[in-house]
Amino acid sequence: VNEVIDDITIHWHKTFLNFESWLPVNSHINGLSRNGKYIIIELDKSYLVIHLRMTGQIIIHNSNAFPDQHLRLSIKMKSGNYFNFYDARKFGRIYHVCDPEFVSKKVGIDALSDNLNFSRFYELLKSRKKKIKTFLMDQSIIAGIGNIYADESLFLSKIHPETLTDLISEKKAKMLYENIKTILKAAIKNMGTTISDYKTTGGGFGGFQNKLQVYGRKGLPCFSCGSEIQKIKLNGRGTHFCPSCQPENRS
DNA sequence: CTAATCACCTGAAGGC
DNA sequence: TGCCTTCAGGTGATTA
Repeated sequence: VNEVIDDITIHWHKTFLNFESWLPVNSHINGLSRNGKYIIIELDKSYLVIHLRMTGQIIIHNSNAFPDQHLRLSIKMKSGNYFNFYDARKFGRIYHVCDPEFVSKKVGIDALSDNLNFSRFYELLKSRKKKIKTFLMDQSIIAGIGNIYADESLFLSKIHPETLTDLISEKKAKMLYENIKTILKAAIKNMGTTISDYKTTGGGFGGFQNKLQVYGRKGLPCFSCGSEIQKIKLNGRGTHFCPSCQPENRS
């Protein structure tokens, strides 16, 4: 915040979706926010909206001496600092838009929003019938819960990932609601989860990978009961759970 | 409407 | 060592 953009260099064209006919050079960075998995940089007349997808990294350098083969976009600031976007798999996106509602039109309510109280959560949960993990992963309903945090939240709540939403009791739903908030806040406090690529803006690793209870622990003993953690495929995504702590269809 | 599958990409890891 | 397959923090388009 308070930096001024001097120049933007695009190294991989598909990373940058410029919905405007101009580049925000000479613009101030007035604020930063987040909605779901989108990072929003507030400029003078527009916004840069960033989604890291699988392997995106935002790293701030005080010189541009660190370009590597995965550098996709670089913003040079008047101060001499560089905002670099690296992305091995090229899935990440940076949008340049003027519409302040650009992100909120795409996603549902942010999981950590104060407006998502329990009654609203429960209402959403009961508004459609689908597997609970599918529900949690649907960014158009509740935004910000990814594959790792969905598995972790369900484990803490002792809910099987394939449980249908209409079979979840109000008591279980309350636990899940609280655990989602707890997990997300803890992950943020620990600076994120570095499985392989995630880096903080300083270039460091996150810390939450050391606190995971089920994600990536296939075949290892459950920390709570000692049973072997199972891994299944759900909606094409690896899904980890403890068959003993999270029995099927029990609410 | 939902669910399943593929497409987008690269690199690491495992099997043989 | 080397080749081939599978898998990965996600989403969006297409198909069923």
